[in-house]
Amino acid sequence: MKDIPSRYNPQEVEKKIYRRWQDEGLFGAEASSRKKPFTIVIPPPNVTGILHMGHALNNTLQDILIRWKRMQGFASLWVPGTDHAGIATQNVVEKKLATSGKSRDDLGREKFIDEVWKWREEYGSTIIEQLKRLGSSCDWQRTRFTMDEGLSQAVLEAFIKLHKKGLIYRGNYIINWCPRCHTALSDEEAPHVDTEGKLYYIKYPLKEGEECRVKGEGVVVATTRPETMLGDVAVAVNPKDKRYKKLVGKTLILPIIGREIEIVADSFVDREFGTGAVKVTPAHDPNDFEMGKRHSLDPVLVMNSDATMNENAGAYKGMDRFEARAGILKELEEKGLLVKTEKHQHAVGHCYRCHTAVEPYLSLQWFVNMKELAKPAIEAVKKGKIKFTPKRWTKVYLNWMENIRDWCISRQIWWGHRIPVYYCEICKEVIVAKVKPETCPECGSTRIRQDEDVLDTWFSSWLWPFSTLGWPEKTKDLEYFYPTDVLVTAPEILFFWVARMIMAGLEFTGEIPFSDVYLHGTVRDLTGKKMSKSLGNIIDPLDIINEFGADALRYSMIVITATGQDVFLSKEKFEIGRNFANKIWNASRFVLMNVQGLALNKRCSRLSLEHLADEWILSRLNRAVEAVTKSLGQYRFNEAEALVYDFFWHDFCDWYVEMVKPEIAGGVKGQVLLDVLESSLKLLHPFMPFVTEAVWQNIDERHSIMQEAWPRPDKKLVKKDIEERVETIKSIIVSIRNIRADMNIPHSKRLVVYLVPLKKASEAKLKGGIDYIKNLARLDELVIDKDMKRPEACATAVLEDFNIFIPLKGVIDIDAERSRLTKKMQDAKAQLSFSDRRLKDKNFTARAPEKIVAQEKDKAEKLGEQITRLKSTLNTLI
RNA sequence: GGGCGGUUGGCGCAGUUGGUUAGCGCGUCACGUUGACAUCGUGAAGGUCACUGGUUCGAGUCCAGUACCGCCCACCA
Repeated sequence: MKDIPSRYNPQEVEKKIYRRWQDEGLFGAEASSRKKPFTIVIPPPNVTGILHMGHALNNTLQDILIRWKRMQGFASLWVPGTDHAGIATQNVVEKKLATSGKSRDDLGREKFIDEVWKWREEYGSTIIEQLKRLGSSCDWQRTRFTMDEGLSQAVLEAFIKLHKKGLIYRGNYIINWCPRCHTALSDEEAPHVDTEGKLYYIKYPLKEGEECRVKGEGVVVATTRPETMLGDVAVAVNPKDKRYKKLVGKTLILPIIGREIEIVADSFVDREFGTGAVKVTPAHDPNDFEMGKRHSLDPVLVMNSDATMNENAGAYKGMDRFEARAGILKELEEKGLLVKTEKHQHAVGHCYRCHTAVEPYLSLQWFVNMKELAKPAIEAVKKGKIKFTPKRWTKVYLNWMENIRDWCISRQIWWGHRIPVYYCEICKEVIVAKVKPETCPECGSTRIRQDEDVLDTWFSSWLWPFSTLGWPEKTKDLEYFYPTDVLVTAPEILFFWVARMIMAGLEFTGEIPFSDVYLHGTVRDLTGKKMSKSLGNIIDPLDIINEFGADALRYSMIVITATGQDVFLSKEKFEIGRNFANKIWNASRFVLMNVQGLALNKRCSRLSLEHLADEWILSRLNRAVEAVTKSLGQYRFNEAEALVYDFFWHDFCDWYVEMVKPEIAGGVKGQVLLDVLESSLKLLHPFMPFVTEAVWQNIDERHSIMQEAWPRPDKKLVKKDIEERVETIKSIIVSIRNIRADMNIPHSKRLVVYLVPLKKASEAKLKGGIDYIKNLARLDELVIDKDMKRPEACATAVLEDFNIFIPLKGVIDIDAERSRLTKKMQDAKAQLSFSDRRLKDKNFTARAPEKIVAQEKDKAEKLGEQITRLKSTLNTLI
């Protein structure tokens, strides 16, 4: 034991310990188990991902729950895996190809997909390895990937089922189009960003011969995207708008293009905004699309899929959308049709992958009708079958679900689950099937081609809780581990993922996918910005693990994260965890050096408790066990950590170990010391798995601490009276230490302390504690005397139960001390009067910076307080 | 436009159903190296709990409103 180093060195032990856990198969859980199941599925990180602090927080929380439940005797299963992240991964591989001057079109679809798989083989397990560094106790045997065979089957099954039910349809609608990624996006994938734009007022002249009363000879419309005017098919005004009443039905000439367009009345138009007249562009705006339908106007598409202008754009054909915008504005200005330009703040959708401004764009896409699916998912939450923590997210969820819109699920990319729809090129029959049919069931033709599009990545993720357990097969795993227990994730993907999983679970398995959703906060830097690569404010978890250790990362991260609150991180915060790990290490080292040969795992309650300290620490321990367990059950992780920390550091190390040290020095082996250490290690293990295991190996090298049972509180050992007695003793010790510090009493001097009991019951409170007082306050003699009168030159303290007298004659040189204090007081007074003079000096107060003046005031105030204190101390010396 | 979160000692934050003296970590100051730990120990200083009003015997905690900071959602061109 003596060769245990005095510093905990995480780098030395972590990998070794992790390997041992894995080798012994301690992370696995079996469906045949007689235990109760406890299941969590990991929010699958993107296969392109590298571990960031958000992952660190998310996975630490899950690991805490999984390890805790495992120790509690559950078949605790944590299913890991990664997400194929369609667009993100395709972008990464395309970028890589670009470095060798190639595009995906150069390779063609099949070869490109091969490249992506190669990329995945090479880099796809990066994040998995990083999760292991964190200590995550996932059942790695079950690692899944959203594109693997089983999950692909689940995707097909889900698509076909929904299609059969009529909940999947294909149609021409306005969707969010990312011109850079070249694909449609769902509404959730195109978050609005406030953008400083411009509002252009453009005059559309009336057709010759048409009568006009508005500003000469035309109608002025306002738009933020002038280039789309080329696709205008009408101008709309509010039917109640008197200004335009007579113009409804008249014809305008669309500038540049020269198309004749009608003025229509539509109550959608807001009379207050702009000029009250709106250009109608059904192919490039969702509202206009609806209006176009209402007025039977055919859309005119003016852009290609890469946001260049198409053949309908006349002279602007081939230009990029922004280039065309500039050109069109110039032309309008030249023709005197650009009436004015205003600054305009508006929200513009941006691609969540590449941040390009999306283009509302008319195209043929696949959709899921969500209204039906939402109903039971709303019910499940309303009825409390699924609970959100913190509760406030319930409302956010319900609000979104109650206003849910159809989900655009087709993507015009190559990496992903290809849509299982086939078209007969002869008779145009549409066939939905798991595998490509040989012949067309209608006409028998063999000319059959598959839909080119792939499904939204989230179409596979929404099946994750059950597809990873084998669905659509009826597996044992599915039966045993599903529904899962808790989903731990960030609120950012509440709509993307959580809500959709609930819908999918209820639709496809008839059950809720999980009963609890714990939503943790977002990791931000100290200025409140979200940590992200582009902002360059990243703290890399692996750097922290390398420098401070995984336990330090885990502990610090959790203890500073209040339930559901955002986390503001800086590197220094990890010192908390590092210091604590070291404290655990050293306290254990001390215990182990002194308890050799004692029995392990003895039940504390069976021991004869002869010592006050033993009874006390067991009372505190059992209180802590109960509180920590309760907090974990409520997902109050930071509270649970703070509780173990306080117990271990303050109760156990600061007081208990110090109380029993003299006995140990006298050769007494501390069974309770060892027992409490063991229980503490178990309580700490879910939070700090590595250091607790490292210590445990010194206690019992044959078994992992992971196999130990989570402590149960023994209420019989919680003793309020004992705790109160020790509180009294502690307060006496603290008072004496206070005086010692105040009076500068050297430890070398013989110190006698008199305790004068103030109440009848006071003396009894000292029972069994006198030695603790003598040792911890480092006294030579303790006299208890209820008739004691205050001696001369004596320091005093008054407590609830006792007066404390400490005669100072012979202990300190009273005269010297008095003159030291007097001198100190004089110094303080001198400084104060200097300060006062300065503050009264108008030259100073008027000219010095405010900050300096404030500092001076502060200083003066503090000096005043110091003088008061010195005075009272001097009084005790009389 | 709608919804949500935050405001507590110099800094970063806890504070569960309203209940004695409002806690913790860092930082500051003083002392300390007695064989677990200086990644430590002992002690000290430091707070009108954003503001206004209300409910209550009692409010950091509940209610109403105000201010500032932040987030999410939203098809006014």
